[in-house]
Amino acid sequence: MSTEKKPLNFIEQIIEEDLKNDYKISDLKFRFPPEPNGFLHIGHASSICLNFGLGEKYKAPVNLRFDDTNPIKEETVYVDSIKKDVAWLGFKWAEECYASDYFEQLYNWSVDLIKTGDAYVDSQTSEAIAEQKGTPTKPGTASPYRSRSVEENLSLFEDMKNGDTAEKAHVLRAKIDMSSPNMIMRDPVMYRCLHKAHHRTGNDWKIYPMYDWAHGESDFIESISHSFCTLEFLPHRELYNWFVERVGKPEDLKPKQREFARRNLSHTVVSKRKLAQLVEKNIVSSWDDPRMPTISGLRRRGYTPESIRNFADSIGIGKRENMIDVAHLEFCVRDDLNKKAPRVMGVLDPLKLVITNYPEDQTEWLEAENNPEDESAGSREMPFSKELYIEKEDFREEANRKFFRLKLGKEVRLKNAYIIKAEDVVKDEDGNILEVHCTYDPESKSGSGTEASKRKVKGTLHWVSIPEAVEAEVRLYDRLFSVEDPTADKDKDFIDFINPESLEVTKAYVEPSLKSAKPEDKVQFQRIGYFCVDQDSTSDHLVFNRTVTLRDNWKK
RNA sequence: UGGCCUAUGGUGUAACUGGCAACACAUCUGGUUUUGGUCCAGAAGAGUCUAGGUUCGAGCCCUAGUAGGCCAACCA
Repeated sequence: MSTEKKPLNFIEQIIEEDLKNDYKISDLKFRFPPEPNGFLHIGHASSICLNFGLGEKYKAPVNLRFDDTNPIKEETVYVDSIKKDVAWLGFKWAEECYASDYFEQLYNWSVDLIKTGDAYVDSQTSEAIAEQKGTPTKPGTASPYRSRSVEENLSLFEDMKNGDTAEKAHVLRAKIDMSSPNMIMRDPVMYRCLHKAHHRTGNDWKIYPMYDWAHGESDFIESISHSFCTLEFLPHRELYNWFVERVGKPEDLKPKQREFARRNLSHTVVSKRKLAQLVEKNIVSSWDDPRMPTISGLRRRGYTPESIRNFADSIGIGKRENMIDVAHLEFCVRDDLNKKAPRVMGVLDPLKLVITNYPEDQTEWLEAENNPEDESAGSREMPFSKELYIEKEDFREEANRKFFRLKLGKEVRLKNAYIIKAEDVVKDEDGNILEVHCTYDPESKSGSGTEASKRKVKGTLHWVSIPEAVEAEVRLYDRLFSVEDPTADKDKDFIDFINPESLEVTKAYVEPSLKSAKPEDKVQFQRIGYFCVDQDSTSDHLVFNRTVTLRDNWKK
């Protein structure tokens, strides 16, 4: 495709190596296997982009597989949100699969394993089993039930399956090696008895397979060639291979598990448990609160799928501990929105500006470019009148020459309009500035081509005409945590590092063209930042979420 | 008294598998600009965890350390 040879990450190198050896390109098949017990977050986005990205690169199918082996924690609502998020990111899965679809097959294979002496029913408490497991430095000891006869195992397993035994009474274990240096290999549990209804299989099953038993076999059933997971599963690889070798025919292509490092993002947390706490403790409003690093939160915040995919691609994939600066994520949205978001004007902290030499009841409709980065975005008209709002921080009675804004006796350009000169201020008895009075140069109208319009002035301000201004609610979001890694301090709870200013709600005045803005519309309030219309927004009550500020080089 | 993984500018990844370290973000300078945005030009910043070894030559290979991470759920 592209002539430039982009360096391959280590995962791609593994695939290229396999392709050179015993794999055909048509053998390639991947999967994204979320457990439907929570919402997807930015960390998952990396995994999604890795797997589906590989699918696009090699034109290989990628399955969306729900790893639904634990009915206690899993629910259909999560299935739905996961599907929505993956689709929103712009990926198409080949098949929608469920580990639960394979329960029957898994059961039959387990019976085979019992028959070959590779599995047995243990009837001890989980405490006793844990006790016998040993420690990383001490080998485990065998269960007294380890040498049960095949017949007894078969019969007990049958009882378990039928729900004739109590939960916790028995488990099925693989018979491997109680003294393995890899603790995962010390006779891992394959099945537990759980008399719970499953979101898809209902009450059909009284036993449910454990992750290790279900995952690799699901990969095998779907002919997945490469099964990518995070680093903490590395010790599971040995078991993954052990199971997969015992299933199917020797000549079958067996899936390969390979591991990569999960991504950590600065100034936030990326763990389902911690994110759940933020919701439960009402620190954020919901899972899709725009401050949450969930896909749904980022979407509501105004992030685009392209920006997230570009982020995932640009941070690459590795095997070491990492902490990615959220500034990089912010760069990615700005980069995308700069090309896409229409420019509009809105004043967040208004200061009344009166143009003393402008006709009393006149309203002019001035042309304004929608996006200087995109010719095809066209233009719109916005009203100009005698009384305007400008940003309070854009005016000072006096300031040094580094202040490129309005000060008494000096000129400034009103974006898309005229050059004005501040003449006077009106204050209340406490000295607060209530109004700024200025004069305008009628010859300086933007785009008029006159000599006056071409004059260079120190600064350009955004503004909005008071009579036509539309009131809107603006939610100014900032980083959720005030430190890079809120989990770093072992003596403190991560909640202690919440940024108290992560949300500021304020009232703004925006230009009238925004009246028809719809949820998820994205705009750039010029000189301020990128904003996204919130789902709470209505035509009577506009609500904008700040996605990210503009990059600001002005140092005070 | 274990096994496994990892170690490259502030951050994240590269380095044609042995030929004196590159890209992006962040930072700092200039220039352009009717957004202190964008864009353009440029700068600074690592000698690749340490110590040995192999080699004409090591970030890449070997050995030993050191540091960090993972592994003892009827979770995934």
